[in-house]
Amino acid sequence: MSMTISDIAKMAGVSRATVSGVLNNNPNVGKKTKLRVLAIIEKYNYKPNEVARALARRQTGLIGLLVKDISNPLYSQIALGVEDACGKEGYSVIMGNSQKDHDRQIANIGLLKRRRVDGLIIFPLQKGVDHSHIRELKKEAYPFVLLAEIPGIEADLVRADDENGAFEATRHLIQIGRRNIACVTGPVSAMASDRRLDGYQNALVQANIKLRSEYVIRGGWRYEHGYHAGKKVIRMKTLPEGVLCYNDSVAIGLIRALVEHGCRIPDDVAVIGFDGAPVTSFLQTALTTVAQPAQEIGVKAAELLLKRITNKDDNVIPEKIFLETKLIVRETCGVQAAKTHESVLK
Amino acid sequence: MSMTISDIAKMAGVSRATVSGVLNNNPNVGKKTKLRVLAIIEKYNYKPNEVARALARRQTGLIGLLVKDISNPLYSQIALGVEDACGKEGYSVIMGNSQKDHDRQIANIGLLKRRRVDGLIIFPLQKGVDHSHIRELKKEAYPFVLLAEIPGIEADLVRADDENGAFEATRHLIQIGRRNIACVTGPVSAMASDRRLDGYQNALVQANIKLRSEYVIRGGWRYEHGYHAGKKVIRMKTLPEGVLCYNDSVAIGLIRALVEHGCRIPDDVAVIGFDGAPVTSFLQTALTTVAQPAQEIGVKAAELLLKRITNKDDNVIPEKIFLETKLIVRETCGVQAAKTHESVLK
DNA sequence: CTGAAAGCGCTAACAA
DNA sequence: TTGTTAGCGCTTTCAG
Repeated sequence: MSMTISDIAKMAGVSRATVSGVLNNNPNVGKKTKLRVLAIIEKYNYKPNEVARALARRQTGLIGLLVKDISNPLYSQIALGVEDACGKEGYSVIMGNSQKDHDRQIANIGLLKRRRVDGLIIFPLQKGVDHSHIRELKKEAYPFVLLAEIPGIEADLVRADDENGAFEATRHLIQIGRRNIACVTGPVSAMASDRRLDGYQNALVQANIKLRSEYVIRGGWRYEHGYHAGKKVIRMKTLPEGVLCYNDSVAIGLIRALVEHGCRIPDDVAVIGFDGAPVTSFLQTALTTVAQPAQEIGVKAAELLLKRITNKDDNVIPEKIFLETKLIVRETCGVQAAKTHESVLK
Repeated sequence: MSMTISDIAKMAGVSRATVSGVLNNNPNVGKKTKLRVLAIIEKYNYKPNEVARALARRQTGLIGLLVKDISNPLYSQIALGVEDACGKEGYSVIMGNSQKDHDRQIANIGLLKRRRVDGLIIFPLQKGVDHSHIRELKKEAYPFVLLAEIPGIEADLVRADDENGAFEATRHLIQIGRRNIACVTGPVSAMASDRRLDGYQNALVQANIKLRSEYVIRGGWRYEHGYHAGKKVIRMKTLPEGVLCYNDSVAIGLIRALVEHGCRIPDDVAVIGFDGAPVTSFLQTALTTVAQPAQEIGVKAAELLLKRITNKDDNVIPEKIFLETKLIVRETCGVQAAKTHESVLK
């Protein structure tokens, strides 16, 4: 197979320890020997075996990223941020899709632990399921960062401030004169879903608008879910004048359903999505959306995790990082096409 | 730290070798001892250290996936397929985003090799750049599968049949009576871009339609690129009656630009995208698209790679797998809304 | 069927 | 400054 440290040591006429010193930039290796060793390494294009290093050092330089579905644009943006921040520090990331399957997430965590990843970034599945595997991580002081709260578990966390995002979005609908405002929630299992619902309700309350339960529609996270929610909206006795959706996909599906029934956006119904997916500004009716800094979430999570890995102080207080969302107002809330168009170009 | 095989051996009153045998389902371990060892393993919840195993076995159970940008829906779908197929066989996947940066892809390959991943799945960057790192992989007989051809390198490959996809799409435009048909190409560096252009041109030639170079617009792969291409289309002396786009994002951006200028889709211009992104069926004017079996590409690539890893015969002839695309005709080609709508629901 | 011994390729005290 | 000596935790002949 390929060269080993012993080969290099032999050729350079030094011990393996010395070569190891050179490899790790150990300051107490003579300048001359270092140069000589380096030359040999270069000449034979020797590359240290990271597996062996990992075993000896008891750290792999690997971090695990567990999300539900990497094909969800939000998660893939987060993954990008994670990978970027990790790559800068020489860490590689192993991904694990749990495909919405709780058992699979548990199995994945087990595998990654056996692989001795130095830490984990986890988007926990559903509320109301058994989270003892996460609790166990905590007990073992295995470094990890969550991307969503788990009730009853105090741990490092990075996420967007959903509630405020939904609040501001709803307030904006009110400001442009809408009063009958509906909300399409996400999956019941998602904590973000509840928080956004809270933000929506708080905004209504603050504006003295009565909450109407028929305006809260259980949705989901995909286009289809939005489409079906749209069908429900159509059938309402009084059509809402504004709808806040769980995410952009839901908003897009919803708009499709409304438009199919001759509903005009935004004249009849104003619509707001969530996430800030790139596509939103290029839709035929550009979508107003609450943008989340997805990539930054990934970066921050990775940085926090690497910090935990590096200073392995036990018993630090968990850090909770909430990143601001940003309301981007576009045509589905009445902005002129020309204006969107400008923003598209810049 | 955690338990080791020695601990288990001690507690079970056997040697480490025996425990190892149990762990690996080695047939010649007595049933009784096996059960006893298993009980101890269970009791102490012992999990073997995969790093140590990897070192001893000279295989990590890791495979590397190198794509340009995991946040591109097409790649994330592929990644999903790869992860799925690998997971089934107990392999984990390390991802590496090259961010369109060639040096970074090279560095990533280097790192993954040092980490001793058992194989690589690579979406090679650009044509016309130096591919000696890939050539080196081949020389070393390091298992890898490509997701796009590299001129001059014979290697295992899995990709969609772009040319035929573009051909059929163009033919469809002709069949619905369009003759002035434009083509928005992808990035010049992408091989798929050329192949799709070929398919487009072949279809025109077959229908005895003169190729007009002004109808070939250099585009890109993102919404913005499509938007700008749309602006160019608008300025043409004779507006094309149909446009084949490099991918769905480009098509969406293009449509936005056309619609901004009062162009009616599909009455004035019919549009076809490529990839089959989920969003396409939910757009206000549902997009006709050439769907690629992205996830299947990932699965097939992983399966092929694992096959190579397993039967390490040297000198096998490279396998080239081309997966069929599927034209999904929708409103941007004149299908009635009601019809799309049905397909949306199913 | 089980155990002893050697080794995977590298790091890390500790001596020299 | 360099080399010696032990491992890291597991697998794998090869005897017994």
